[in-house]
Amino acid sequence: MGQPALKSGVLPRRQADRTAQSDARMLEAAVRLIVERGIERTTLKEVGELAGYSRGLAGYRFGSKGGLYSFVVKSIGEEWIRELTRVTEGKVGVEALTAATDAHYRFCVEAPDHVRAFYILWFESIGPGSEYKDVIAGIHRRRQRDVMEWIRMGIDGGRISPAVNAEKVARQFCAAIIGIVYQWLVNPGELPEIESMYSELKRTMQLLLPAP
Amino acid sequence: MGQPALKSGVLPRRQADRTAQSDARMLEAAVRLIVERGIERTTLKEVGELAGYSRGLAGYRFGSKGGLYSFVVKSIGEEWIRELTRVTEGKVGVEALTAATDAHYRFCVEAPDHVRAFYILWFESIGPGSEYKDVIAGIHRRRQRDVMEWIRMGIDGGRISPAVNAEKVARQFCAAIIGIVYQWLVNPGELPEIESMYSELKRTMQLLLPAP
DNA sequence: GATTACTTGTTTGCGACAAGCAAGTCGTTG
DNA sequence: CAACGACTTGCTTGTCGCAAACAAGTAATC
Repeated sequence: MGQPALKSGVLPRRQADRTAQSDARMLEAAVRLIVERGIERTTLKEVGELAGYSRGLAGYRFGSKGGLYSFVVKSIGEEWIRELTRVTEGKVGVEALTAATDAHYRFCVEAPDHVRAFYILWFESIGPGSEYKDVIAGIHRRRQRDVMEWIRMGIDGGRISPAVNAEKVARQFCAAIIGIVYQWLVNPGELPEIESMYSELKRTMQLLLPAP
Repeated sequence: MGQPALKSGVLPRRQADRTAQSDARMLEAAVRLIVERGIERTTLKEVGELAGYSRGLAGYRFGSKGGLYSFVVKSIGEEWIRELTRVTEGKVGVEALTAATDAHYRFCVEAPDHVRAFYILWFESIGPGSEYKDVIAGIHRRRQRDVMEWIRMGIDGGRISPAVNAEKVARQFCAAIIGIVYQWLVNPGELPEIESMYSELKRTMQLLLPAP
């Protein structure tokens, strides 16, 4: 089984499997090291070796430290996007915002290491000269656009007053999420307080997005 | 003039002046390099030389890169605290929050480089293993405490309904500020949008802190 | 003469990259 | 269809440049 069959259309598998596996193992290694040691103190050498390979593989595969971090951000970002689209499917307006907010909180609880690493990289990407700045900026823009669309569709569906400024509220919502995530990163132990912040955010959104 | 007078009580001046001056020049150099190149790419060597000294002075004075950044955060943090106490003196409740919000926006406009460097360091301090994490955490706690006090004093003074949860609203306010600052750092050009976010925040606070 | 501000020399460790090796892949031919 | 050989790919090892950290030195200040 698994012999070198196929000549085209389907890609060869065995080598591809190997890289997929080493990618996955290095992702886990990187997440763990980022959460434990931080971005600065994490070395490409350690990532390779913790994943069970040589000291050089991480550098070879991703080209640079920034390349590795890009990969981490993309991977976990996609993970989140899948979850988000699943949860908000078919929903609009306040309902969609509420579902997204709840999913975000759940994501923090269920995969804390992945989410922590993701946002540690996120916040670190702010300064100039960060290789994965664009990746983060793209995710951020996409998030803001999605929220705006939900609000607009809520307005069009007659469930939200046309008087609200969708763009402004979307910006405010995204900023609030960032703020909450910051609090969570700084005080990982205070989960109940974080949950209450998510609740407050939902309440505030209901205030800001009244029925017509 | 400026001879070695005084024997006690007043500190010696000439040497102290020298360090004060080199501190100040290195602070400016560090701010500039952080804003231009980012934290990672800023080197102690460049800081010393840009300040007009040798390649080694920054390392010698602050002990380590983290030590330099601690100094930067403390210096600009104190700058802000002075401004904040000046602006909110004698005010309580929504009035104090409004004044603080306005001052924060003004600070971003008037000393953008200092504030940018400050918050770039702030966000970078989140991950583990950051030497100035405690400094930032302290500022953050103090900020939250101040806000809570303003709200409590507003309640005691009969200008805010006793039904509001001062702690929760304070947390929410600080999170919102963080979120707004994030947006500003990422999109420096969109100042009008940032200003509108500050306005929205003030409006939201008025909604959340109603009169009794 | 002692302390202090600052400079210079040296070590160590990481990121980056080039060169190498072995396993895997694929076209071709008998 | 099996077996050979050319090529590709995944991974490892060797090396260089550079920055942080620190020790030892010099000259100004006290």
